[in-house]
Amino acid sequence: MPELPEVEVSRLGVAPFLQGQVIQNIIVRDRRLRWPVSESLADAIGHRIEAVTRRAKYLIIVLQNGGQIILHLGMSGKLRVLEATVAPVKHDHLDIVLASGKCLRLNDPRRFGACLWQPPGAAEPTQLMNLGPEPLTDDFTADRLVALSRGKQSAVKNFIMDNAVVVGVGNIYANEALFMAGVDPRRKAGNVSAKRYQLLTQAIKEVLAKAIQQGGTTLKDFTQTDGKPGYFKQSLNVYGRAGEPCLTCETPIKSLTIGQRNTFYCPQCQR
DNA sequence: AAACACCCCTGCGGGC
DNA sequence: TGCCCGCAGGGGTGTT
Repeated sequence: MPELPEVEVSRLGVAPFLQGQVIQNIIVRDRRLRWPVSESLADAIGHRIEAVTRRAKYLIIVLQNGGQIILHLGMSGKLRVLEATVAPVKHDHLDIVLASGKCLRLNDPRRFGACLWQPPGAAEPTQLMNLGPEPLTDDFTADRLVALSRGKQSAVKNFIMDNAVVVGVGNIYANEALFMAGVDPRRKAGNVSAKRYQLLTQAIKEVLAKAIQQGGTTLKDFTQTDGKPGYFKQSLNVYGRAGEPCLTCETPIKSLTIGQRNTFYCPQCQR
C-alpha cells in the first residue's frame, strides 16, 4: 500500500490525536510482524508523546523521555485512531492506547509492517541507518543523483528506488516520475545525463508533493485515517495503465518487469 | 562491490 | 458458484 505520500498522509491524520497524550497501554495481539515486536515495547507505557515524525516510510512516535516507537506499514498496513473500546477485527495486531480513551490501531493483513522500539538514549535501529535524503528537502538534488549514478549499470528505475540514494520512492511514484521526466525506466543509471537527472529530481519532488496534497493513492485498500480513499489514483499517467493510450501521445503504455516489479512506461515519450 | 533473485504473508481478481 | 493461479504499494537477505 504505502509509499512516502501514504505514510505522510497517515502521519498527518493521526498526529493531532497523539501529540501530548500519555500512553496508557500497549496491546500486541500478534507479535509476528516483519520483525517480532519486542516485549520491551511495554517500556513506552506511561510516557507522554512529544511528536509524531516521519523518516523515509517509517512513522516515528517520539516520547518526551527520548524513547521512540517506530512504525512501518509494509505493503498492507493501515493506521486508524479509534475509541479504545471498539472491538478489534481480523489483522488488528497492535493498539497504542492513549489517556484520552482513544487508541492508535495498526491493521496489517500481510504483516510486512513493523513496530520497533528505540529506548531512550539508544542508537537508532539499523533499518534507519544509511538511509538517503528525504526527497522533499533540499538535501535531495540532481547533483547527488549524478554523483551516485556514475558507472552504475542497473536500471535508472531501480536506482531511484534505492533507499540509500533517496528514500520513499516506491513502485508507483518511480513509474510516474520517470514518465514525467521523459526517462526510459530501463536506461542504465550511469547513462542518464545531468540534464535529465535535473528533470527527474524535479519530477520526483513534484509527484510526491502532489500525491500528499491529494491524500495519497488508493489502489485497493489504502484509506486515509478518516477512512476516505486517497485521490491521487486519478492523476496516474502510467501506473496500472498497460495497453491504454498515453495521455500525451496516445501510444499504448507498455509494461515489463524491472527488478521483480511491474513497470509501466510510454515507449514514445520516454527515452 | 554491485547486481540480481528470492522470500516473508494474506487477499483479491480473473480465468476456467 | 467455486477453485486455482498470479499478482500486489516494501525491503532485508543471500547468491552470483
